[in-house]
Amino acid sequence: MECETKQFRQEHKKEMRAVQDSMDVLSGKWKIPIISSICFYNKRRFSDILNDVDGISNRMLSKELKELELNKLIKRTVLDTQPVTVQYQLTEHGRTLKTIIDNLTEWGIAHRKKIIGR
Amino acid sequence: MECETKQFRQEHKKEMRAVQDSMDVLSGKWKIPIISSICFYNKRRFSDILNDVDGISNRMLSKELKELELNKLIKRTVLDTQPVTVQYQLTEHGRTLKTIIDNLTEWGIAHRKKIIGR
DNA sequence: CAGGATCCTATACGATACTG
DNA sequence: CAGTATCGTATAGGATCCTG
Repeated sequence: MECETKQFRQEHKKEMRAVQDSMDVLSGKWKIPIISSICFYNKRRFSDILNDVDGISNRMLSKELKELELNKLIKRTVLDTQPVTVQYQLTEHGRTLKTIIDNLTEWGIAHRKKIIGR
Repeated sequence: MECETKQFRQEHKKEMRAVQDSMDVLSGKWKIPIISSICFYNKRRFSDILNDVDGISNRMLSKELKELELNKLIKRTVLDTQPVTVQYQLTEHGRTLKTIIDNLTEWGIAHRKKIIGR
């Protein structure tokens, strides 16, 4: 079978690494809900996200936002208000996640029907 | 802003739940590599997958395969050999993941370029 | 060969209190 | 308001050995 050749195996390894790169960024309990919140409202402040994302603590939110920023998915802007507020928005690169999130949404709905039946 | 209405918030919550349903199934270190291995080779035995997926232990593989089967993504077949071998393949439902995996692959490549630069 | 049992570690995550 | 610090728990996952 052709897919047993070394070249095919190599291709497969590359693919797997790429998928894992994506999952490293997106997995965990909070990343996608956070991105989803910022994306949905376009611009969103720390405390707003804290409210949008059900059950998250400020410690986690702070930590996750930092990682997302490191990954260049979101942009952090300190607003000149009293007291200080901070605004988050998706970068161009962050917005490229929309397709994936849409796919995951669709699949999640189908999967729930398949497994739980509603 | 329209998106602040209650209905929109409700829609958003539904979406987030759906995405999380997907992530519950796919996240973790091994699920996608395992699916990817089975998908790539169409039919694959336990020990083959153990070899395909770099670094996984038999304990983990066994555990993950069970969960994937519970989620109706793979089918387990005991072959009548001596000693017994077991074959795994994707179900129809499991095959619907291909789009997502392809998306994640593509995005992973782009993301790596963006962050690491190669 | 395909797992199960056991033990262990590391990390994710939660709760609460505090600060510029 | 937007975090940080500290502490505690739960779960994911690793290593090794065992069995039908």
